[in-house]
Amino acid sequence: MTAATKSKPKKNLKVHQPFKQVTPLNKLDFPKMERDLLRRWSQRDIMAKYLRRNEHATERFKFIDGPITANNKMGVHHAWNRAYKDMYQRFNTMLGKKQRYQNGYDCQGLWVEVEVEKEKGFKSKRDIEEFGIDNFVNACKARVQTFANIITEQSKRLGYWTNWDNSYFTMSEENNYTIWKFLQVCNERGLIYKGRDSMPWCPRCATGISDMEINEGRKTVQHTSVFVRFALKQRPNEYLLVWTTTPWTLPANVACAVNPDLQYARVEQDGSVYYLCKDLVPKLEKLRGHTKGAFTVTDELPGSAMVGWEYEGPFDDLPAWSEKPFYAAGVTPKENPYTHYVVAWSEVAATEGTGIVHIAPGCGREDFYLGKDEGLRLLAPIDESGEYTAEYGWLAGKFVNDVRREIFDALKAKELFYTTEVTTHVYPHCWRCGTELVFRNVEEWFISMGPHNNPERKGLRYEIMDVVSSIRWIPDFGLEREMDWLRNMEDWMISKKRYWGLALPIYECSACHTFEIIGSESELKNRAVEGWEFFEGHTPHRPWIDAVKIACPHCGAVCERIKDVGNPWLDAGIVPYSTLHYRDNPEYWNDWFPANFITESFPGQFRNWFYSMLVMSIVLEHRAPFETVLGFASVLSDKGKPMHKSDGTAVWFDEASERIGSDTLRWLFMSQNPEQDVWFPLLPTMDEMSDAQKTKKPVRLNDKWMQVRSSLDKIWNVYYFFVTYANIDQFAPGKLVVQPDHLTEVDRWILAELQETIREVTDGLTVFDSRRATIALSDFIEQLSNWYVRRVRRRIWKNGLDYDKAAAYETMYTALLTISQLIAPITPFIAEEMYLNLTRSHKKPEIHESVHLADWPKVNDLYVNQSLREEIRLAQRVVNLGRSARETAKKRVRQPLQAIYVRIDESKRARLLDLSEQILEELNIKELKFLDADSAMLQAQVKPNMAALGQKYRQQMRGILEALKSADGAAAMKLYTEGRLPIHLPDGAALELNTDEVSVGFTAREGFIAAEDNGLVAALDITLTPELEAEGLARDLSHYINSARKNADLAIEDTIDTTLAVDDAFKALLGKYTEYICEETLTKKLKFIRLGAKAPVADYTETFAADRLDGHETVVYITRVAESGK
RNA sequence: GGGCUUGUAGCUCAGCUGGUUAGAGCGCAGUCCUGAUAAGACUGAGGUCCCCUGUUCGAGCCAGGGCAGGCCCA
Repeated sequence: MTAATKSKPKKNLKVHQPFKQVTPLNKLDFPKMERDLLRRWSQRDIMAKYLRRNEHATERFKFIDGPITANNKMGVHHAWNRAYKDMYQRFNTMLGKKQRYQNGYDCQGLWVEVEVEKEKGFKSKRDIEEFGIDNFVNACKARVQTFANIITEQSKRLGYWTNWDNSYFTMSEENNYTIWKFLQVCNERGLIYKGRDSMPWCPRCATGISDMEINEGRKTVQHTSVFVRFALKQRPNEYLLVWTTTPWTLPANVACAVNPDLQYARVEQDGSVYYLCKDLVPKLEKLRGHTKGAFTVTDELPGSAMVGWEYEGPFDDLPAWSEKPFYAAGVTPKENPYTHYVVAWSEVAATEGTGIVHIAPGCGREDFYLGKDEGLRLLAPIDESGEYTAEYGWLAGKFVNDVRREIFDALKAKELFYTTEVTTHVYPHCWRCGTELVFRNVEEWFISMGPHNNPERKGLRYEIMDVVSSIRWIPDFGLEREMDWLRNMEDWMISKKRYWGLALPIYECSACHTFEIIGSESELKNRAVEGWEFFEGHTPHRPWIDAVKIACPHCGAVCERIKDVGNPWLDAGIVPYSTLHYRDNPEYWNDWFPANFITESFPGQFRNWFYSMLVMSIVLEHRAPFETVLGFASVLSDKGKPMHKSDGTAVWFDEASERIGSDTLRWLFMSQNPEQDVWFPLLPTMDEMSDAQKTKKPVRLNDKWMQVRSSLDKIWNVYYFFVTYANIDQFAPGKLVVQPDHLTEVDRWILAELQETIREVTDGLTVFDSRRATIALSDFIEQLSNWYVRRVRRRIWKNGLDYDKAAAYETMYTALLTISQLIAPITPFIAEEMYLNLTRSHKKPEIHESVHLADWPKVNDLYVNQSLREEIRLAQRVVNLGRSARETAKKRVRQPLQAIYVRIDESKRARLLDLSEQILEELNIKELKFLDADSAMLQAQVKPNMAALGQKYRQQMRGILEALKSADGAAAMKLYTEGRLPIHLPDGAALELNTDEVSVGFTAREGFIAAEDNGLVAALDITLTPELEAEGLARDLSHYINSARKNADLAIEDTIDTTLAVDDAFKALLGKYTEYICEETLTKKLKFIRLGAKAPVADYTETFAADRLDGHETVVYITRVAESGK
């Protein structure tokens, strides 16, 4: 190329244009566009209009929002959840259904307390009490309010439309009191009881630790463990040899566990007999200190033989042992609570200690569960500060982590001490203060779920199971998971010894040990005997509620509320009642209950939200609270690992929306298979963002994101294309009244595709399958962009606006406008941007001020045309085959060819002929001809129809396939002409197959320029005449002139004068095509000069080398014509 | 340890009630087309359909047993 002389073409005069010019895709900044639209929506209050749109509708879409925890800002995983919620509500709004549009915030619970403690630098419960429970609870409320506000703003940024002024908060009075009502009903049914639970506990912070917190505080530490001997009853001088790393639990020993399937050894040493696991006997060797003598194994026995043995506990002399025994909830006590037993436990391993495990059900989680199974009593030796309680004699008041030495000394004094050993192990520590955690047994409150595996299906468990199968679970394995949980779940522990939460309305009488449950604020007021004035005017939270006391209905004593707060899933589970005014407006509740639809990420929810809603609703009304539940998987890092805040793999929503855009984020999630985890692609980095800012271009996304966005990009490209040309032609929809017969075949075809798309998207969203909807949209966009736009280009490039061109514009307009409506629920921003611009000059009653106020598109039967759809698909296949054959023949598409020969069933020939113009134009070929089955170019062969043959012949299949392999072309032709195929099986049997069982396929014979696909064959005539060659060169040249136009920065519609410097031979060759070249390049005057002659004055000059035009070097001079000749 | 779930091309995923030589998109290589240009077409390379054993005329799909990832329970 020569140095181009550039002159800036003048901008077009700004006449009124039907559409605002569209930003080209490579300059489109999605996040910025979204921010602009958010501003517009808020200025015009569009969302309020959306919320009111269907307020008088009779049909309803009943959605209940699962409350989002208002304790932190949103991560990208929340966007998945909220995109579903927004999308299905938007879809149903467009369908004209009345909705409640209520979002919810989950407020109460330990997770908030923990964050407030961190904020304030608190180390223990004592710090909270010193700070004041009232101050602390107020701080929790404030935190929740703060983050609710943040989440609201973030959700708006996502494009979530709902009535943000009407959000519910689970800390509301209504929510709390409705739970009171529920608990009261539970109690009336006898489901509430006080039991015990074993939980990890920080003795320093005096607080229970959740499992999640445990994971944050594991450390590898060294401990002095101890081997102890327990004296067996009825076996003088015989001992169980037991090992423990937590000597402080020995005073709570109740039993010892052996593995019934392991072998145990009887060992004599220093005049005593010890029992321990046979495999661990060698350990005694190591443990032999100067106090221990030699030992001999005298006997062996299986663990099962030891089960039931009784022994003396190491600290039976402490008062605790002699007290009235207590048990975990629902336990059938073992016969004698004052005896220590050997019990069987399959978890006992022969790898550690002695294979005999000290069991203290009050001091360990596993011990606790084993104790439950075995009916063992509980000894709970420590209080909440980790000090032994009064019943532990000389230990009372001592701190649990300080008594190791004293325990050893006591054991020595009792001659139970064997030896110590230093062990290294991973042990849980408090993530706050680093103190070693203990397991503590505490009193808790429970809702009984009834027995497991009850043949009569008695109990709440079975009542729930009965309704669960009437719910539609998406994915369907959700049902099985929920059932599995229901079958195996334990009683629901509803209490927690904390501050910020539901005040459990349980009033326990310290005099007569009965309790009752208050069901409402008015009931409490009526029953209050003191403290009401202190409480009045406050929310039903600690500490205010704690002041209120009532009289015991049995003995008249003054009863206080228990100090516990409620499990937070009570708060979320009651929502189908509390938010629907169950207590104060039964009619309203009846109108909106049950929900048609809920959706949440399923990890956890089968035992949390789904579960708590089910329990509460079954107890209150014996009905399922929701009809359909859509569960979806997790968001993982780009490497497929769980995201954690701690290792930086978590992605905040704000980063994603500002770097990628909310629409792209939404499209990613809404096109996902909900069953599968999303691997969240890496976002552009901060550096990339600031680099982009410097160049004033949108940031370049990585391939993964480009792939996600590709459908949106293609929509945008078509939209850009349409607006660009429609503006040039001053086309506004309805400008020319396009009649149905102005529509060409492609127009009717893409409209038929559009109807199919409307149907598929509607069906998909109706059954909560957004993936199906996005696939249908992508497919349509593919067709619109790859075929329709290609096909209408020539019509668009024509000068002037006629009916034919208007028909193309109208068609494209309809497609784009409909797409904007169909994607509106999925990607509300890009949908709005398109809709607003497309409808800007189109003031019709059905046009709204926002796509989100528009109606959902309906299938127009007028344009439904299944056969046309099939025909075009066929034409596309033929074109692909033609291109493929061109590739083989090395004939570029700009070189016209004489003919294409197609092999196709005769029944389809007419249809293909109808489409020949499109096919030939696409392929740049002059004629479409058909090949007969007996053409010399074709090779016929038989093709078995496996399904039909297999059905009928089964075992004979092998032989038939063998026989078919040897069937030649003649046999195939016989089948083709006569419709039957006689064959001989290898075993000699003769069969006759018909055309249902075998068919004839055709391929091109070797040596022909052809391509084949499923029996469809296309062959090319590649003979080039001088005329064809000249035409090819004219096309090449036009293309080069156009690329020169582009390099010269000309506007698409600018006209030019062109001078071509060529050799004489080329000039002669082109003579016939000057008119064609002028048309193609918008050239007003075309002049030829001699190659090498003096260059004329021109705006732009470009030279095309000889090898690009079959040896004819050409210089192109173009000059913009001042008056655009439109 | 138990339940559920996933495992198909370098990457992300389709594969309907089991039916010949397993597909798409992206990426890669080559060619082409192109005044939608971060678009588009064609061709090619790239697969032990996680492994093993069954059932069947026939298994990516069904059954049993493993292995690995995810979620939950214990």
